[in-house]
Amino acid sequence: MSGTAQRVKAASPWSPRETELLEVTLQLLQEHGYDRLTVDAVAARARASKATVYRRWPSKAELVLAAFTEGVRQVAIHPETGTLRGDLLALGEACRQQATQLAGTIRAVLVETSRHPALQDALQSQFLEQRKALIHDVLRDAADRGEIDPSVISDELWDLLPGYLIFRIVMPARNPTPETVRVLVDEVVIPSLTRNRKANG
Amino acid sequence: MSGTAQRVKAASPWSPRETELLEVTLQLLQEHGYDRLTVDAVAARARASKATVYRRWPSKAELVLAAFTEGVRQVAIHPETGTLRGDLLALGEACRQQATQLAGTIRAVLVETSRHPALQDALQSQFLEQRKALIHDVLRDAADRGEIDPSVISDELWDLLPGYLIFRIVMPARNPTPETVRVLVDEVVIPSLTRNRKANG
Amino acid sequence: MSGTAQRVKAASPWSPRETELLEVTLQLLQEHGYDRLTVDAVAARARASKATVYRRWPSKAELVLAAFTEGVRQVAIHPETGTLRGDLLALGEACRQQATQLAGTIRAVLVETSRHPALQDALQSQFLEQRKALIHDVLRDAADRGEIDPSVISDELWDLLPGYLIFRIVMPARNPTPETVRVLVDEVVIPSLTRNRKANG
Amino acid sequence: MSGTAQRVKAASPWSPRETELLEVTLQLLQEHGYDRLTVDAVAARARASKATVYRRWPSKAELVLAAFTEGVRQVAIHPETGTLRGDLLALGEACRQQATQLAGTIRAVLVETSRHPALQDALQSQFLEQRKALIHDVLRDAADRGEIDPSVISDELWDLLPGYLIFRIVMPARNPTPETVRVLVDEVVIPSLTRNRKANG
DNA sequence: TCATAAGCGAGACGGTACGTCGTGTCTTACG
DNA sequence: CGTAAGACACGACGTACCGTCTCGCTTATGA
Repeated sequence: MSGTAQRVKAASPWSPRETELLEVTLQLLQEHGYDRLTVDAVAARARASKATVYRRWPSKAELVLAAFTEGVRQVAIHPETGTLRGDLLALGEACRQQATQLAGTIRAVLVETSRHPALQDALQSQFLEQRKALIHDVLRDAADRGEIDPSVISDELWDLLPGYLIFRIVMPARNPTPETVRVLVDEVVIPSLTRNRKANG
Repeated sequence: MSGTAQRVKAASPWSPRETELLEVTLQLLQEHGYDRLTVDAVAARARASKATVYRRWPSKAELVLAAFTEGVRQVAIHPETGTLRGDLLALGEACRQQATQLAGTIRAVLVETSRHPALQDALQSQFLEQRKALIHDVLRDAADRGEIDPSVISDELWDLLPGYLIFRIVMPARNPTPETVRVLVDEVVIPSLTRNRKANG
Repeated sequence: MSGTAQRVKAASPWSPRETELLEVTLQLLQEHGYDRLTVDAVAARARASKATVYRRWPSKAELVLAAFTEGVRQVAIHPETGTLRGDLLALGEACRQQATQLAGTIRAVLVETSRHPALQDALQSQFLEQRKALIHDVLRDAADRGEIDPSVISDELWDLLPGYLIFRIVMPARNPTPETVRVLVDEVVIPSLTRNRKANG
Repeated sequence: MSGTAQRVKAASPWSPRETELLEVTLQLLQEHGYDRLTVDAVAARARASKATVYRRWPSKAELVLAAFTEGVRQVAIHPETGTLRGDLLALGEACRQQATQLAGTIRAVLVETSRHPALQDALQSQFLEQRKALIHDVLRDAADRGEIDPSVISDELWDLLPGYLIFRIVMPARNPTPETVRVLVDEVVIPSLTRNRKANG
């Protein structure tokens, strides 16, 4: 069955050494933010050489993106609570927590992607696609249970829930709370997904 | 009357020379993005000296924020189409167009605000509050017309429309189209705002 | 009169700040040798920035050459002892001492000149020409005194005395002594300069 | 008989593979000079691995010195023209040609020897001693023929001829010509070697 | 009419990070 | 076992940018 609780997580494309470098990068990123992070510091803390870093990732930007992607890769799990509302709340809350923690990194990655188109593809394929698959899984399960009409599952707005939350996190002084997630699910996402049923009902 | 089409635009706090510097900054920002923008380049293109720039704005970050604020100052207009849907579409499309043009700048400002809390306040008061007031105007008009229940106007999700659009613009390779705005209004925002009426109706 | 004891020293082409940088460079050069010398160290000891150094001299090589040239500039003095032999001994001994001290620097400069033709010109005009003028002065005085025939003053071998001494210094384990200078003057240079007179005498 | 034209060349201490590496080194040395020469490039052009190079010569410096020594090993021949002047001209011209070709290498070796005393001994024994023996041979033959007084053969200035020529080659923009060699022999070396005879004659 | 000051252009400066490159050591896999 | 291939730590190179500073020149008034 498609909805079985399963890790969507792909095998890590990185060697142990590379994973170590990315972990150090993520650490320093959280500690100091993007531009206080120096490649020298990454190399030093990992007891590596700058050349070793630059051999893998041709710029600080790509290093940070890789670290970010690796950092979020392992949490793309299908919640499987049994109801659409439960799944959406779980998903939203997970997204909120994760993104809150990575706020600085997300901002940094966004800036960098605007410069290097290569990073856009990386972000697209390594991050967004994972999320999209996950949400589609949740919606398909809900359709299987008859909670929603399958026709409301579109490619246009699938990322409304995580997208708006990320906006809120990235926008200073608008940090979302668990209550924000609840309101968003109950008053926006579900009304939108069930708009046809209610008209019919 | 509160709904009259009026420019919310405040008088520019900048002298002509300062405005010129900000325009140059905005230009270069669009051309090269935040980190490729150098204060030297701004000074050079404006035939000014770096000291002249730094006398006004104590850091590159504040310069960019000022340029951004100046760049968006003039477009906060109440659409006044006569229907909620029309107003929302107009607002959304305006936001979409403006933000698309300023994508790089927005990314830059987001990063900078995360570092300098002072910039958060500036962004908050000079940008967000304007938008919030505008949307509340639109919603109040709709309530006055009886299109929606005033109780759905909350402080939690007022920025859903611009927020998600900005997310889409800032996230590479997910640029929204006019159709995106339409779907967002028709299938998300309006269903959310009218969720009670339908249940009642 | 042409033979008056006078400083051949030209005015330094360097500003005080530049002179300071060159002095630091020369110090570190003597302390650590050419390739243990780092531009960072020069900048640090001079409390300057690397950019400040590189603004003047586009590479480490040119910096070192400039320091070397400056280091030897101030010692090009006409000895004026009254006899050809005395002048030559004084000149030779001065050259020997100075070059011994700068041995490492000389070797370094020689290597670098082979790479950058621009350095060749610099070495030529700023160093060799000074020496040539000095030796010609000494020989002309000797001719004036009737010690030698003016016709032996040629452009081909004017640098025999300093040249061979520099060879000896630069060639490891062949460091010249004061006795070397004496023998060189008495048994080579003077016999060569007076070869015609003796044939006549 | 001591004066027979004979190759002083010792059997090469290197295996064919090693000789090949040294030849590549010498090539690259002539092409790019000492610092532009990289051990990686030597290994690459010889289709060898860096480890293979470093197993033989523990540093770039020793590699270059070995290549240099190998490069000059084969030319230490006693000219045997029958006259002192002829021998000196032949010797000087051979030295001039060889050293001109190896100019960059000579500069490189000089720098390196100043750092590693071990290289000094190598240069001393493998290069200078050969030359010294050769010149002493020439002078002894001349003494045997009665051209010079044996007492002028000293250990102090035996290398005047090659030494000054090397100085001229190494000093940029002072490249010696065949005429330089002639003048040096006729106006300096021979007058010096025959200074006593003329005084007596 | 001239002088004294404030603003400006030009750009040097200290500091710091970037990304590159070369050396000499080391490991892995092949023959 | 020696070798080719090449990753690795270390560390210097030369570049770029930020934010501060000093220099003259201009302009705009006050004696």
